Amino acid sequence: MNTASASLTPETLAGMGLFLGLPSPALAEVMACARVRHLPKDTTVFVQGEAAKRCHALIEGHARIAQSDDDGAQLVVRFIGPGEMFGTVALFTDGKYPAEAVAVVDSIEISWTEAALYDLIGRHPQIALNIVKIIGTRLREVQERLRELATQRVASRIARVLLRLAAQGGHAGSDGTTIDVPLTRKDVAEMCGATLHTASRLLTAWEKAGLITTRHQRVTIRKFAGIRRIAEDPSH
Amino acid sequence: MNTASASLTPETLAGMGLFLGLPSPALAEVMACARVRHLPKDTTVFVQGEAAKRCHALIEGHARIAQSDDDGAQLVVRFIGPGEMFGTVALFTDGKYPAEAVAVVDSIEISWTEAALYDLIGRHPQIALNIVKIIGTRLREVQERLRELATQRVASRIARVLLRLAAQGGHAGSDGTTIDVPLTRKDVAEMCGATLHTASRLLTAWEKAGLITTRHQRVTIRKFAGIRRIAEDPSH
DNA sequence: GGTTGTCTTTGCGCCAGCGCAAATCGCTGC
DNA sequence: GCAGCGATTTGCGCTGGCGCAAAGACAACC
Repeated sequence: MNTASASLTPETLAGMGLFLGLPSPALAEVMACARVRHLPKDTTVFVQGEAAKRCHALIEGHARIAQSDDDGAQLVVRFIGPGEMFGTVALFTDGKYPAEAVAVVDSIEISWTEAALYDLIGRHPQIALNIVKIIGTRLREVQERLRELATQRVASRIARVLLRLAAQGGHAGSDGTTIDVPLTRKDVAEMCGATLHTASRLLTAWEKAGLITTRHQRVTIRKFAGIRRIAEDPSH
Repeated sequence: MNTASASLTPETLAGMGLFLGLPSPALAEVMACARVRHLPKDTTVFVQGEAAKRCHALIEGHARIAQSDDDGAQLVVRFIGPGEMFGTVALFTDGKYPAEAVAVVDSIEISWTEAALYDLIGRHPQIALNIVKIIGTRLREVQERLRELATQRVASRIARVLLRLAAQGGHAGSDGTTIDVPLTRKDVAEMCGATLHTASRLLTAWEKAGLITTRHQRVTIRKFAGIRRIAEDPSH
């Protein structure tokens, strides 16, 4: 298919939430009808409102899922990391992507047509249960964020964004945990419903306080306890 | 079982999203392993954090699904109406209800044990697809609300709450559309992340302007166009 | 008919965070 | 090395909506 797919084996799929619990022959089947693509940085995978034709997942890299207003205001719904599916809910609802997906670093995507997915589910119903689990988990996360947004202050919300991203995709180093995804101040602001300016002010203050360091859109959490305290302190 | 169940037939289930597309014999099977209960007003069906043992749905009435903070701040996640399932996501994720469910009027609930649900899905995989569709739709709705909360003002958000509730469960009358669910000002506030006071002020103002009428927690929308304009006007 | 509890209205002061604006930093390409 | 561009920082004033407080309305119960 292309150079990337040469190194891919059905076992690559075994770790994906979408195909958990499937036996090897089934994974081979899944792989057989997949399309693998390289996504250079800043590639738009799909745009909001577009008709959904495929179920997507990332093999490598990161993608930003964001929803836009009529007025252009954006909200970052989530960042997708390796092994995570995206753009799938649309296939089961009204057929239109409710948000846009953009690769924020060079990435590798694997995808299936709607027909192939339904066919696979028909032969391996476990996939449907896996989808329920994945979507269910996301529903809970989004509801949690909704509550945070309604009841917490900006500082707490930003702190939680950092903790969430570190848990989802962060690697520990000697000086703390670095978040894998490159994060602009704008990204941070749009993840928690604040302005770029407020996010910048707070992150700068935290950097001066030694809680975090940021270099070239890479954020490292140096004092988890401090960030966690801000996340939980209702006065901030 | 009880007096309520006497009037229930498998066909009652045919209209529920959960069992869409199932043939009659399958519906009979579903009914055979269901438990039907009457829920007097203010009955708590489950509390947040409790271990989930059942998949629930409403035959009649309305239930409020709300999530609480550690600090007691609440957010109304949604109102469940007849035919809608609730408390099901927990079965597929970590097994704990992420929110509480309380009947806001006298209601009738039907429910299945986790084991029974899995058994039914095994024999009728369509149920799993139905669940994906239902949860997927809710995920989209919640994401939409998340964006509103992040980008829109209180007036717009309250207007949207009214429009959403009217669409979900409202009956048209000679003087406008009345929302079925009894709504306190507190409910309205907690649905859109505002304070009781702000919600009260705005609703009172709209009532004076003739856009709505409220009596005994029943809200009637008299001028849809006016409410819709507020919902969409970024300056409000 | 009075009492109690729940829901609602309304006034007033305050402040977190937005909006605007301008300067600076650090890449990237020429 | 310089020009250009995106990202970031930071100052300043304003305001939407919260927080507090108190009073009024209404239903239910005794």
